[in-house]
Amino acid sequence: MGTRRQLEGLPEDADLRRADSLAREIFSDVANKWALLIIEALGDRTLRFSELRDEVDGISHKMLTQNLRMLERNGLLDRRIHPTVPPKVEYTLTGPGRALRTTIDAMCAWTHRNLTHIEASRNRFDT
Amino acid sequence: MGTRRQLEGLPEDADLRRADSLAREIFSDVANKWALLIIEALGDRTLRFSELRDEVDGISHKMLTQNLRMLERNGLLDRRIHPTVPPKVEYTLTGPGRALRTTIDAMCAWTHRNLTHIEASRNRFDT
DNA sequence: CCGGATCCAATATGATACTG
DNA sequence: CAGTATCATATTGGATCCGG
Repeated sequence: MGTRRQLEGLPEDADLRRADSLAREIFSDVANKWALLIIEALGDRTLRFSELRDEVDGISHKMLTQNLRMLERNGLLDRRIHPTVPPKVEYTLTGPGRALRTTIDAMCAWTHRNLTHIEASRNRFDT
Repeated sequence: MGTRRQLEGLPEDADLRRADSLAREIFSDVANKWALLIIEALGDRTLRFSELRDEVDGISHKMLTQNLRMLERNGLLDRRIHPTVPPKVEYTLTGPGRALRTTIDAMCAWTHRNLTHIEASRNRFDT
């Protein structure tokens, strides 16, 4: 493991640092309320922009487009434009997107399993 | 399932709505970069405030306290104050906190598994 | 219908100074 | 050392208008 590293300088360290900062960047993109809710809402369906806006409760036009662009850029969803009039744009999770969704599912399940514990803790704390 | 509901009015619906809005609230608290990174950094260790600040790369004093308070309020971590001088405060994940951590672990693993796919997708998109 | 651009308000965040 | 308070700044988010 350390051999090549010693011969060639510090390329492995540099690679690791680059990978880490990239991982952190991706994490910062993905680990936000709207992105996670969008992925969860999409599931394994194919939805139009307006359908997504209806599904994700409380999201604004702007946040939806912004996050959809970001998720598309990161390859988590496909954006398919139908050249009709009026235009029709459909979104579908990609393989990696669906994989991430299963972890979000786990998070949602966790939330529901712990609703009462959390509510109780909040009441205790707020006094 | 619908019987009691019809007899008593709509209590189950009301309960469900309340549970949903609570779930959403909790999700909004937890699904943010700093909260997730703090939980992940803590793992099953017990760390002091200053140790956590060192572990969570780039977090500010303020964001750390703010998120620690929030996580404590939601019962995801314990805050133990040692009445010494200088003061010493230690943080540990609770049961629910540790359970949530396993889902965050999955998310981190996903990130690393998909680094190259995502980087490639980004490069494609940015042209 | 989709989504970009703009303007404006609200909020998040960082730096700093101060207290027990 | 841990935490609060304050202020300045940056970022987010919402409303709205316009163009393809």
